Amino acid sequence: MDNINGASEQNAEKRILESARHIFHTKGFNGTKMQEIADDAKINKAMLHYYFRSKDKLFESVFLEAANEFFSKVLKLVDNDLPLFKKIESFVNGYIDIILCNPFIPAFIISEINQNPERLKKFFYKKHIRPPASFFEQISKAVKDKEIIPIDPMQLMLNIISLCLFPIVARPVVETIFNIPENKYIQFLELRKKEVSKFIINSIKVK
Amino acid sequence: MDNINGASEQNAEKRILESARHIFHTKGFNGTKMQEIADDAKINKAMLHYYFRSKDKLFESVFLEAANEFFSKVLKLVDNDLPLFKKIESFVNGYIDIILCNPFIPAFIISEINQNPERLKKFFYKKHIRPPASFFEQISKAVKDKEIIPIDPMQLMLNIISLCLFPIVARPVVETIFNIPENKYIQFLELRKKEVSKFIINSIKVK
DNA sequence: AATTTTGTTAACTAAATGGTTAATCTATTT
DNA sequence: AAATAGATTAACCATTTAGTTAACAAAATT
Repeated sequence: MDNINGASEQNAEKRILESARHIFHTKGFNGTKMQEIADDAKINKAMLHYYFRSKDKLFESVFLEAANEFFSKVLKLVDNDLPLFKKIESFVNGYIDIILCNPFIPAFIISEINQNPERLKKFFYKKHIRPPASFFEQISKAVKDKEIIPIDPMQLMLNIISLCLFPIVARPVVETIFNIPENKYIQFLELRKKEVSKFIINSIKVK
Repeated sequence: MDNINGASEQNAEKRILESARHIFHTKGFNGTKMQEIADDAKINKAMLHYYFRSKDKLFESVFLEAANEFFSKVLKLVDNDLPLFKKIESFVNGYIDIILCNPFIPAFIISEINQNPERLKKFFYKKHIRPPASFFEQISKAVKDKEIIPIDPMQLMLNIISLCLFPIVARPVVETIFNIPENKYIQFLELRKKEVSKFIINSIKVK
């Protein structure tokens, strides 16, 4: 992985993408300067334009890659034959893990999307990303079988995602308000995995 | 065309603040240009500096005002003597209403905070904003009285906020993924108020 | 080995942008 | 009415920034 020169032995295009990803994700489109990417990738600024033509195009590449990777990983989480409660547990665990591996992606997607909603619509249209039908059916079936109380699968899905994602997207706010030191936050989220599964299952289970 | 507030007869300072608020909230710090604020407020760009000295200072004013207003409104929501379940219901309703009145504020706070966490910490420190102790005590008491199952008040609070806030912060994503047309979204959130209260109370109530 | 294609650089350009200045206009004070 | 202080403007300045150019180097192709 990390050789003596860090990333500098890889080819220029990959180095650019890596640097661009890191900087765009943390600083957003407008906060990112082409020169900064070039410096980070240890190449001349002209190379950015040689490989990606413009800042917009480079951003598009980074954004699409991030969104693509993120959504495909998430969709895989519900693509299994576990019973509903087990599936919810494994989804919550897997989802929080994914975000912890890419902690900037959700906030990045949300900020950029609020400033340019069309980009997302284009992306979803291209990739035909839709809510996972099989999971929705599984929920509907559980309702019919009176395993869980009546609930709209969309609302349930949204509840699950909200509970997992928000504490990471709003991390600095939560850290400050609840006075959690930065180095304890991962630990806190690990604890939260169990809490969230419990909270959800408790709410929908028929007793 | 008049500025966004159609308030071109107000004094310059107020017009500037209004325009600045609107533009900063939608485009973020780096996406906002001083000239754009000046145009929107229908004054010369030099006036911005006459009244607020610098872009940073102007942003600080706007940001502090937004954060201040938002958090003080939210804290008022739990400052009453309702019994726990009623309080949760009224909090969820009130919280979603507040956000609907200022739909850009949460995403604005989150984006800017992720790019400059120190600003928030300074703000909370100055204003001594802390989690509402009385509400926390009420939750602890309900646990002790076996009115609700054992739960950490912080986790419960975070659950409530996540469920309310996320669908608004991530609105464009949710709209697109669940295919909700823009003009139906408010309606969807109104419906969600009841769903969220039910979901929370269902989860913690001892039956 | 000669030529062409691809990769890389330094120096440059044009536009944008935050901020300043000095002059002017307006309302208030004397 | 004259003087003063506050509000407003156009023109300007310095810096930053995305993007270009033309020359050069390294591979690849002939």
